[in-house]
Amino acid sequence: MNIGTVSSRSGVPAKTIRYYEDIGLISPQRSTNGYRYFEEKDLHKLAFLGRARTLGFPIEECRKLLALYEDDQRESSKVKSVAEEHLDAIDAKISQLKEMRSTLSHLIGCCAGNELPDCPILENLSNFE
Amino acid sequence: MNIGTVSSRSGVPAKTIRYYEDIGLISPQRSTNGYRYFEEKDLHKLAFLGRARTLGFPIEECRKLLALYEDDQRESSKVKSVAEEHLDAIDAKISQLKEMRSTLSHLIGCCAGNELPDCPILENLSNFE
DNA sequence: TATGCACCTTCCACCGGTGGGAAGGTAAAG
DNA sequence: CTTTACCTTCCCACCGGTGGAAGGTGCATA
Repeated sequence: MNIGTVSSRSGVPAKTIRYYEDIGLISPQRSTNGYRYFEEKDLHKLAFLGRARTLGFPIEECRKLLALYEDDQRESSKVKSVAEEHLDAIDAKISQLKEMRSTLSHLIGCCAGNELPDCPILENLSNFE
Repeated sequence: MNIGTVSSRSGVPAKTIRYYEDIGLISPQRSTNGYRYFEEKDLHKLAFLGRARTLGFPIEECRKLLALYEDDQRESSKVKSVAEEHLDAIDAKISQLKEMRSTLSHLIGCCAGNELPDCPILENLSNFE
């Protein structure tokens, strides 16, 4: 099948598929006219990648996961440790965002939000040292 | 003062300060030798920007906030609405991350993490349609 | 057969927000 | 006078794509 078909079937945009080929995540064959030709296996790999990206795995971790996926001899501990590292990264991001959220919502609660210039939000931001 | 001084006093890296000048967030003067020359006011603006970035405001919102900060006639409602929009964006990111976190930690819990190839994490990722 | 349209190709540029480093000018200290 | 610590501009790289231009291909329709 051509890139358009595999794109709509996998949910991965055609541009992204070409990019994944560029960085060596997939290597589809070529038809005589130069068009990329995808087999069922490529489709599954792309769907796998799409799903892994949805879970927030960065590209390089997707590459590792894909290699493990393709390897019948893998040890599930390898997969698990990749996933656990990513979970830690997610947790770090969440707590950073929560910290921002907490400060910001406090400031918002302090701000009258009227036609006057006084504003605790700006005061906080300009609070120097 | 020169860029090094204003950098260490504001906590904003010199590289970032030059970038902020490029995109028009600040416009320091120049000494006769071509060095950027920063006044106290620039220092405060940079500290303001650094603090706003810490709270996760994207550059364009920082620009708006800086304009409001500089405007004596501002209405605090304007500031508040910028902050509220950003809070919504933060909340959206948090809930997206929490969703990832939830799926991922469930899968991790299901994975034996041993020397065998069977892995619910990979199974889930390869689950096509 | 000609035309149009949808699809495909490559290439280049851009996003945010820096970071790294090269190549060169300048100021101050030893 | 030399060293070193700054400063300057410039360009490349990162992540994970996205947008668009310019041009080739395949198929249906008039």
